[in-house]
Amino acid sequence: MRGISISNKSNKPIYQQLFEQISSQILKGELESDFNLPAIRTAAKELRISIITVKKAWEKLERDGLIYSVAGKGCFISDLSNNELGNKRTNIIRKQMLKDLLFYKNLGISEDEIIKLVKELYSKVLSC
Amino acid sequence: MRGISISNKSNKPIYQQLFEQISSQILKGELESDFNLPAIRTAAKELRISIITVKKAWEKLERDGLIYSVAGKGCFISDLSNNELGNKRTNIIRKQMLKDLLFYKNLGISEDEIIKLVKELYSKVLSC
Amino acid sequence: MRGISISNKSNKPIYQQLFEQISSQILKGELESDFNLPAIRTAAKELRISIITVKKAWEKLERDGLIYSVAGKGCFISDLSNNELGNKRTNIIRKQMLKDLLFYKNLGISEDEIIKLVKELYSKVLSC
Amino acid sequence: MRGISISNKSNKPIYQQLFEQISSQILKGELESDFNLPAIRTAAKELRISIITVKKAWEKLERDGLIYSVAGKGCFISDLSNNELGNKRTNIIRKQMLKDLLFYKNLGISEDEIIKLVKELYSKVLSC
DNA sequence: GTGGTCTAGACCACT
DNA sequence: GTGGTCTAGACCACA
Repeated sequence: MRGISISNKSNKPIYQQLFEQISSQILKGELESDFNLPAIRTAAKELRISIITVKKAWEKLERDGLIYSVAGKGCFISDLSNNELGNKRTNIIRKQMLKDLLFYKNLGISEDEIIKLVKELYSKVLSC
Repeated sequence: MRGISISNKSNKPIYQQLFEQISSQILKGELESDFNLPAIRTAAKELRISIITVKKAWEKLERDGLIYSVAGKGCFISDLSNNELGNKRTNIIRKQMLKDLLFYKNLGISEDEIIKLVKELYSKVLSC
Repeated sequence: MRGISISNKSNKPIYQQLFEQISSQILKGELESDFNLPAIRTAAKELRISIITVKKAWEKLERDGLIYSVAGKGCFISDLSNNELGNKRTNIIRKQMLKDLLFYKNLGISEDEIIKLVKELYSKVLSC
Repeated sequence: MRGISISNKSNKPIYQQLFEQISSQILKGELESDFNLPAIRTAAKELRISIITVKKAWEKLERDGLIYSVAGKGCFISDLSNNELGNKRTNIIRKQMLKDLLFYKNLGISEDEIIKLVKELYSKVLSC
């Protein structure tokens, strides 16, 4: 479970944090296709969270077509072509961006103001 | 209650929707300072939600210093100087922007890509 | 109504603010005995508050023996000897001090710490 | 719920009493960080007050950063460094002290008089 | 009339 | 089990 960190103090539910971080890794191409995801029990133990919580995250990943599960064998990263990967990624991003822009627009912020802020703050954000 | 719309279907709690919309109106300077907010009971009736739910939103507004309430008289818009207003607004925006940029950065999106998307999508968003 | 200022934004009820300020003036000997308090209607008009609110403050002052009212003539400052004045003042102060010290003691603050703070902060307080 | 006592007769609202007593315990370092606060329902039952009233106190504690709550798991004491704890404590105390000193100054009491009273009365106060 | 507080009881998502 | 949200209905102090 490289690069996964769970925080109890976050407002986001744990299964959501797990889902977001793994799907982000997949979409960035950091996980090879047909590679094994850790077994639910293993992941739960390692991250010190409930099995049910891990299962919920895995289910969400499967529902989004990012992984597939084989009974008795485990879960695997889906074999997406670069095209499909790109599409999924783009969809997620655009959907989120529309939500974000709505928030800013409702506060009366102009396009220019937003771009200025992006330029100012982007480098200050520590991705994790 | 001009321009307030509540949706039961939203993921956001009702009190949060109410809080966001009113605080946005205040931060945009659409509501005069020291002017009356509708009485809790009136607002509740008008929006067809519980008194308690309205009160929760009002409490959040008061906690943020955007309104003040006087028992027996009502609730009023705080008289913030333009400076204070601007500061509050800026703080809220920057805080949100940092959160948003973290999300994009975690998906491996570059600064340029974000700006491109902002330019493409900003005009398509309908503020409300 | 010299030196009286009422704030809507205070947590204290208005009648309480009025009571405290007038009783403080009396206890400090700033108002001569047997002198007229302003008529309720006058005070209410001047301070732009409700007659009922003024009446409540006057009643509290009378209950504490600081003023007396004569039907048809008005309200007057009680004729307290210096002794009585001193006693009333001392009682009020000691009662308040015990309450305050309880608060500090419950936070684990020592006598020395309190005295240090009093020395540091006393001059910074603007009495009004 | 060690050392918590609620009085219906007090002028202070119940949730406020609860808030003050628990925050005092936290600020005094009597509760270990990341340790469980009792569940809302448990505390309510034990203290024989409404769940809502307990929740209100817990919310106030969370707003002040003294505890954090995790849905489905419970509420926990924030792990403040000694520095942060000290700062929070100092801020609360100074704020209260300024309020108290204003009261005394308005009655015309000198710094020396206050200190004399503190010395006389401090030991007579029973902290609880 | 107003807001402030307290109550009981319900449903939900999360663990 | 937990906390988060929403509900209806009550009493109080204040203006």
